[in-house]
Amino acid sequence: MATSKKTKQRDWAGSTGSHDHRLCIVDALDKAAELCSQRGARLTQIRRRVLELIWSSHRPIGAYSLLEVLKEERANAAPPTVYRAIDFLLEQGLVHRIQSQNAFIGCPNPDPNQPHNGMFLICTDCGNAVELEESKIDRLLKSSASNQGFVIESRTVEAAGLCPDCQLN
Amino acid sequence: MATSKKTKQRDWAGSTGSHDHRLCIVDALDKAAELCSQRGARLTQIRRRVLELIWSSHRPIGAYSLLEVLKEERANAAPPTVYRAIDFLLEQGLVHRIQSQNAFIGCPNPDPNQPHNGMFLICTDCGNAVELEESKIDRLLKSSASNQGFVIESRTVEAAGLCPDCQLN
DNA sequence: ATCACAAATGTTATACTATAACAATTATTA
DNA sequence: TAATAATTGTTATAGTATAACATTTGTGAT
Ligand SMILES: [Zn+2]
Ligand SMILES: [Zn+2]
Ligand SMILES: [Zn+2]
Ligand SMILES: [Zn+2]
Repeated sequence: MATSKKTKQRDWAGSTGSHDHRLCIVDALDKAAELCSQRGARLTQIRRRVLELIWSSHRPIGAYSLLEVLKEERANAAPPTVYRAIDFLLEQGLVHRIQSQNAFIGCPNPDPNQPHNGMFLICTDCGNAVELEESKIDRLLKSSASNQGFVIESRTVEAAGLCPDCQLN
Repeated sequence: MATSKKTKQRDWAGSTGSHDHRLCIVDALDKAAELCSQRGARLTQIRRRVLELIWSSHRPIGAYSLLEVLKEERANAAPPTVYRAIDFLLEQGLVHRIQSQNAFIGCPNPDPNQPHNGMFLICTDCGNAVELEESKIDRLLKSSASNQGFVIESRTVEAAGLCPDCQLN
């Protein structure tokens, strides 16, 4: 039979259909405003807008894609415009860099104290990415490094594959 | 007292002093030749030389650094020359890409059957990197992904920090 | 050996990603 | 309001990677 039967273990947060993404955006911008205010960091118009653009989907987005959109609203936008905004957002832990794509994605759970490195599942088909919360993996990595006398300060974990939605096709 | 007392848990394979690196290079080239021969893949002069250059240290090296050296020996070397060689070596699983540095490093243990993704500890001070063998982390990642219905096909794991040598300074 | 074909390399140009450097503007605070 | 710091504007350039097509080299068949 052709009936599509989804057997999801858990909602895939990257799926477009599974939630009202406008809420993701509003929520992210609210959190950002509060965090910045607490820290005395200035979430300027440009920075806020870039964050909003990054949150426009659950797909990592590149600096020059952001620039294209920004240019329509702000004639004098240039690479430094967007890179500075990204740098700020990265420093504040509001977005993460996806190393395997030279792209950026919003952090759904910015740490109020200090920024963290995200761990990501990235769909090679639809491009959506979700951030994992797996302290176990971090602990394992740390202990494995420590066996060699190595002290980890930051890390990149990015897994590529097929999200539940895209496995159906 | 100023005596340097090292308390190493295990030899840090990235350390220059801890071993005769010429053996690493010879060994890597031998393995590569054998693997390619088994597969009917052609380890040409350029490809072999690029592999050798990548193995010239335990530091990830960028394509354009390789090109600089290559140009001294081969006047008409150009970006495609080195990128094609790198592509071949990546396909054969003889080298890995370090995403966080846009650079490449030799695989000390190329899989005879199919290439694997490496997991790396990378020293932010001396630049040396070593590949971890941690199937536990892979299993954890896979199971964590599977909780969300996500199937991993490849992954990037890169940890930055201080190697045992550089912690002494 | 010679031909036909495929693989590898040569060559030029260009796309994409990121930062340097300095000027102008805007916000903060003394 | 003047001094200072932070942000943004502007131009140029560095660094990474690939497209496209020509040429050469290797391989197997005749
Ligand atoms: Zn959403
Ligand atoms: Zn997908
Ligand atoms: Zn070595
Ligand atoms: Zn080191």
